[in-house]
Amino acid sequence: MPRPSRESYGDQKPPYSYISLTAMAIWSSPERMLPLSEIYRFITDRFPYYRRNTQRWQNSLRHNLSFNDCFVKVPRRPDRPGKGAYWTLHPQAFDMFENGSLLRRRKRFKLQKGEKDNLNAELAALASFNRAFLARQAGAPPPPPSMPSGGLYSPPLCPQLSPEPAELPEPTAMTLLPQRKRAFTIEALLEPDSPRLSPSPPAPVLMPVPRLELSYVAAAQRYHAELLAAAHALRPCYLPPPPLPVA
DNA sequence: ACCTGTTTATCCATAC
DNA sequence: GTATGGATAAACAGGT
Repeated sequence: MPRPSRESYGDQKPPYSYISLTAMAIWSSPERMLPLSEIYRFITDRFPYYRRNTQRWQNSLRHNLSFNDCFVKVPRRPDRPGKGAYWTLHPQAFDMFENGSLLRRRKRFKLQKGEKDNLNAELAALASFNRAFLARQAGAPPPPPSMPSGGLYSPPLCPQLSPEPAELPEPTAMTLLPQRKRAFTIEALLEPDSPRLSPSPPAPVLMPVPRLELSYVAAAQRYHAELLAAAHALRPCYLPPPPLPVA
């Protein structure tokens, strides 16, 4: 069987699952997070096969995003309005493909109940924070954002009051470094012609990229730091509410 | 209206 | 053979 063309596999279906394709798209972005439309675009730009039957595969892709814990939906920043949220990869999901197959993972990445609850609480808090931010921008009184203690928005968060202007939140599910060795690398994924990626027989997708996890964390932290900076620019020390001056 | 996101169900392929 | 993962379809809700 002739080898597929280097970049796109032509009209052949690429040997990647939707999870792989989505991970590639996310990892190809500078911030390691993309809105759905950009994920679509990455895939159709790179793989002509997916320029047809878009309804079918896009439905599948959305299903995968929602269904798999490895994908995390991050609310949009209030200063970046648009349709849909951003999608990123859970930092603990890096070794999903460590058996080398991009079609079938060794094991589905599944968060434990508590982990999932924590993450959802933080993301809900982020969304709530964004709503409050927008409400304030619109001149309406902001609803009290529900911030879980120990979450992303626990004090000290005011950049002005912190010794470091860009002081970052406590480590959370979103910002913790993965503990184990990672084998799922975007550099490897983005090399479709690499021999180590040939799906049959499965070869390990091992290409050491030591700073990869740090890149992810840096992007996530930058995102949150920028969000807080934006909130701060609007009203200093938005969180927590400033104490009323004692008369 | 269209897009985004969630959920359920079913079928098939692959791993164990 | 069974369990699990992936692809697909479809219904539905909510947002822009």
